[in-house]
Amino acid sequence: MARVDKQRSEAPPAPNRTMPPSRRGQRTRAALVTAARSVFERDGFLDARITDITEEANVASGTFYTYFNSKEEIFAAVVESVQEDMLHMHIRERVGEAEPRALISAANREYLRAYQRNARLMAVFEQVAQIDDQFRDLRVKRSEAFLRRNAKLIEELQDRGEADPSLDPSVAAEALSWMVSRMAYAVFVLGRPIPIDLLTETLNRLWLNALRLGDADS
Amino acid sequence: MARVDKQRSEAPPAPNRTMPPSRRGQRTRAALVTAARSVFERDGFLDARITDITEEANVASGTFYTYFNSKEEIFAAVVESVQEDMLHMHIRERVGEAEPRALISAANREYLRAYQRNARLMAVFEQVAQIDDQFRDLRVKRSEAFLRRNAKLIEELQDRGEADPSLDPSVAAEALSWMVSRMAYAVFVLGRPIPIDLLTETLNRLWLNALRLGDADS
Amino acid sequence: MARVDKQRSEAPPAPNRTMPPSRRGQRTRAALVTAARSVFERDGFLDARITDITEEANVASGTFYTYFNSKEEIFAAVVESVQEDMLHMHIRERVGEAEPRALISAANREYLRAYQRNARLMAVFEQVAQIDDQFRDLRVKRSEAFLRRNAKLIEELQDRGEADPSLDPSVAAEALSWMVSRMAYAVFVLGRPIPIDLLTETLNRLWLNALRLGDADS
Amino acid sequence: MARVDKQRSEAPPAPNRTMPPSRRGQRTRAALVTAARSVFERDGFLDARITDITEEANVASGTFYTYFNSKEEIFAAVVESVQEDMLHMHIRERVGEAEPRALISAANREYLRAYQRNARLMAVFEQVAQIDDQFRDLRVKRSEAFLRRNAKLIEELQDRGEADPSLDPSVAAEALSWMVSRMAYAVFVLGRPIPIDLLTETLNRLWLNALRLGDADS
DNA sequence: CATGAATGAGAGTTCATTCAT
DNA sequence: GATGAATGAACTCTCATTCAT
Repeated sequence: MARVDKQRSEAPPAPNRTMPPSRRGQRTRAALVTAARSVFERDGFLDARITDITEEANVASGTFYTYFNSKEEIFAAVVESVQEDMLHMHIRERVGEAEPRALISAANREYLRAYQRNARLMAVFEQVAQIDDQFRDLRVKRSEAFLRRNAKLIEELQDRGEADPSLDPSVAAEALSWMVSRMAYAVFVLGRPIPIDLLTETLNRLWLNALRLGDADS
Repeated sequence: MARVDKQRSEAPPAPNRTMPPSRRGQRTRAALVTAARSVFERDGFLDARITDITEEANVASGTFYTYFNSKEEIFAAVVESVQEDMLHMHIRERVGEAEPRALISAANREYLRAYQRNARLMAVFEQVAQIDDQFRDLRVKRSEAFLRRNAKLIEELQDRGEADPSLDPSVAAEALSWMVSRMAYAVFVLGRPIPIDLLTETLNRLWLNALRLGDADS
Repeated sequence: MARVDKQRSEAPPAPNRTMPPSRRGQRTRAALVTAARSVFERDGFLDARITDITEEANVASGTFYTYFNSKEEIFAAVVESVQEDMLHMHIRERVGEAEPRALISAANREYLRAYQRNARLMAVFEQVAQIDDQFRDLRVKRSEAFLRRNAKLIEELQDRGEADPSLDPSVAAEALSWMVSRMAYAVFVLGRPIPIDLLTETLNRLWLNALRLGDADS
Repeated sequence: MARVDKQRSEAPPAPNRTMPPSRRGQRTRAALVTAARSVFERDGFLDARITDITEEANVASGTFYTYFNSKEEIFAAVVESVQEDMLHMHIRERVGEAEPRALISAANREYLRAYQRNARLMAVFEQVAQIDDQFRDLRVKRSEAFLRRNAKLIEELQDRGEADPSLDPSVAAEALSWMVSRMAYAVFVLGRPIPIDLLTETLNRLWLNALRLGDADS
């Protein structure tokens, strides 16, 4: 069950990432990642200098390269460390075979909350995704599973006659997901002054309406 | 009917910008803007070097500073030069008092087409908006008028009993707009393989459904 | 009697300086010199840009080179134009065979007044003398005649038994002259807060004492 | 008796200056200062390029910025390193309550010798004082203590009836000091051909005469 | 004579990365 | 493993000077 390193494999001369993590080493590495997160959140990705990170972590500048080969690499580590919190999908598992409408609402709510909690870092993540192709791809890949699941859900609902059958499930899932994530960005990063409850409710309703899921109840 | 100057005025500490009316100057400036666009589209904002631009424009490096003070400034000029094409809103005017559903569909279609035409530059614009606060603000400001108009449209439809009255017009307008623009980004920039017609139709339907506009006809 | 150009002759490709000064040309040149003076006084020699001068003179930047080959050259012209005012020596002529003590006092007084009148420019002149060997030499040369005269005066007084015979006339003349000019600099340029009358009187007395000229009266 | 730190403190926005106590760092910094001195003496302040200094010191260009932020800053360090040698004033202490005339003569002699030893650097210092306000002020400040002491000495002599009572002590002290330092400049920097002994003796005599100190003996 | 756009050499400065200690 | 001084490539920006109009 042990997850081991599954980092990009196109870095032959990488002496790090594959070390027997000694006690001390573990601590140093962790300090760097923590420091990096706060530096990235403070300065953004571009303005963050490696020496800022090592300073914040109270280690010598050279130490950085014992654990990472570049700013991108430590950023990846930071992202990874926040991953669990952003893996909003597991609600699905959690909620189980719940009623679809409740399920969608719960997923949106969870997502928005997680986004809010990690807003600063999400802002940086957006920035990096615009700068670095690796991360752009990473983001795409990461959302794919999520999107597929949503598309399947929509398809099922269509089959059951509960959702607008004229919609392409896949495109609709993607569009509605983007809608939610962009609004989260607008509110939590750009500071659009929208109360979170209003935000959540409106997005939920738009989702349900868009699929014509709510037609029955209204 | 003579249109006089209706831009500038937002550049306080700029000794240039005062477009020299000399024939030659106009040509050089235009050459720089054109060159800049192609360099930005090729390399992105960050990797574009000023000398790349001057080289592409076949002028000496110093010439750049006769017209612009920074990469940001010439980028602004590039954006400005594409503005008209992206000002999709005037369809509204064009379409006049058309039927709301047709109007929305037309607006989306126009927007997507314009985005496609200028996809490369839009990609860069997204990038810059993540990097430079000035441009981030610019984008926000630019969309505000557009959003307000959409919100008002939704409100009117609600008043006429044609749209879901439980939606906050302003939030809904913003969410749906983001949905469209992000999908445009996903398809035309990230290369998501979605046929443009399917894209357009799905987005239209989602819009209309989301507002419960189509309920009557369907 | 017309003084003509006696500028450095090591500038073969100099198209200027030797032109039949047309009416218009005279005006333009004069405007440049005037502008240059005010720019030099405002910004100092180093920070003065040639375009500052042409702007101030309301001529195109290229016009500068119709009349001058360099910043140094126009500075020389500026200095020249102030020359008369600084040629304090003629008092000697004016005063004629006056009593030596009165003569010295008058010379000092005149010098200090002239310095005060042109303080800003003198400051720049000091600056340039530190930067440009040509001007350093110019200043040395310019003071030589003056010093020689003073030395001769001292020698005569010694011969007449009115001045300390143990002094080297030449060195003494130079030292005392520097004393006066440096104090002028300290007061009028550096802003040392010494009332001008006190300054004048003290310097006079120091001069006379130093030569033991005043011994008789005291 | 332990002397603790009594310089620094006038460099607010300097991240360097915090002399790293590392052995190697000390050596490199010292090499830079030494190199800087010779470059400044050779080329003057303005023509000295930072790369000239690093080249002369056999370090990479970037190394400069590990220790200094600007040419001005390293120049300050150079000046500081020559300071002791130029602190001619302590003779006063050394000579103690000596006879005033001897004291003045000794001070002048010491000053002239020190000036001669460091003539090249003094020339540059003069240059910089004309260019940079910081150094101009520094020089003024540095001489103030010295002048005050001389003024007090003159005052005491006046009280004892040994010096011309009609002189303003402060102005006289300043004038005579300038006289000496300018002559040092004229001889050791400009190369005025005056034998150093003649120079010293003449200046001494002028000083004493000017105060009418020597009246008794002659 | 005047114009002013174009030129381009050249210097300062940053900071990721290395490596001897 | 940790240190931090040293490295040096890379890029921006200025401004005196030229020259076609």
